[in-house]
Amino acid sequence: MKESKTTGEILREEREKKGLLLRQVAAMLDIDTAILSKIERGERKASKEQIIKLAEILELDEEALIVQYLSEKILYEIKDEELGSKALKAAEQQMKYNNKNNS
Amino acid sequence: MKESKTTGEILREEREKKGLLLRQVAAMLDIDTAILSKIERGERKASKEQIIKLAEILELDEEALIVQYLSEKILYEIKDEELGSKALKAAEQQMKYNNKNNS
DNA sequence: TTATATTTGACACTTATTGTCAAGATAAAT
DNA sequence: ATTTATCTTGACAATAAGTGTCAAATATAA
Repeated sequence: MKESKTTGEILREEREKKGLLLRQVAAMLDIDTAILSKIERGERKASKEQIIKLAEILELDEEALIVQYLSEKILYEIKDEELGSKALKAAEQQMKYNNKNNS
Repeated sequence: MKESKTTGEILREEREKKGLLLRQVAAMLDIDTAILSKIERGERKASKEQIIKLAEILELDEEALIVQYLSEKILYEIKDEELGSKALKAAEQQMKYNNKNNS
């Protein structure tokens, strides 16, 4: 079974691997400890700026983390939708089409 | 060249085909004419409830319209993102994975 | 226990969303 | 060309969602 981690889980794991405290990382992000705690547990979403800073602080691949973050954002958007899967496919098709015909 | 219409364009076309006025359709949706005008021109987004009502009023295929609407919502979310395409693919993978392992 | 770290929830502030309203622009019809 | 109906625009209001602080409660470690 392939593993699948949330952004929050990744962030927490890496922070702990580096022996950093919530307090310390939160300070670097210039936010309260409480928010980072919530981000790591998936109770709140990080902003893109925070994700970029976190990639740097935790020495994670920035592109991969952003993709993970955006993917989660997209899935959140359609989480209660029966037609979510179809909508995703339609969005991909649409995106391909737009790229082909970008003025 | 394949055609590609926005939700708004579809709604306007069908409304005009039926010879309905903005005023009339807006009344059925219980909103001001101004909002429907903006929805049709893509200046504002409709709510899901409005989309469902519009499918009924304009006798459009509800599922198709919802898929179109959600797809647009997803694309809006990543419209300024370089990694949007990768994020979409990641979201699809993630969704497949979740479906396989839904408890 | 005492100290340190994390979590929780109440609250405040800011930004987005969703709507109304009235005035302005467009188009059609005399 | 003036009237009449439709549609568009922008200013504003109300509400909802997002983003943060703070302090008290809980958990973890010494």
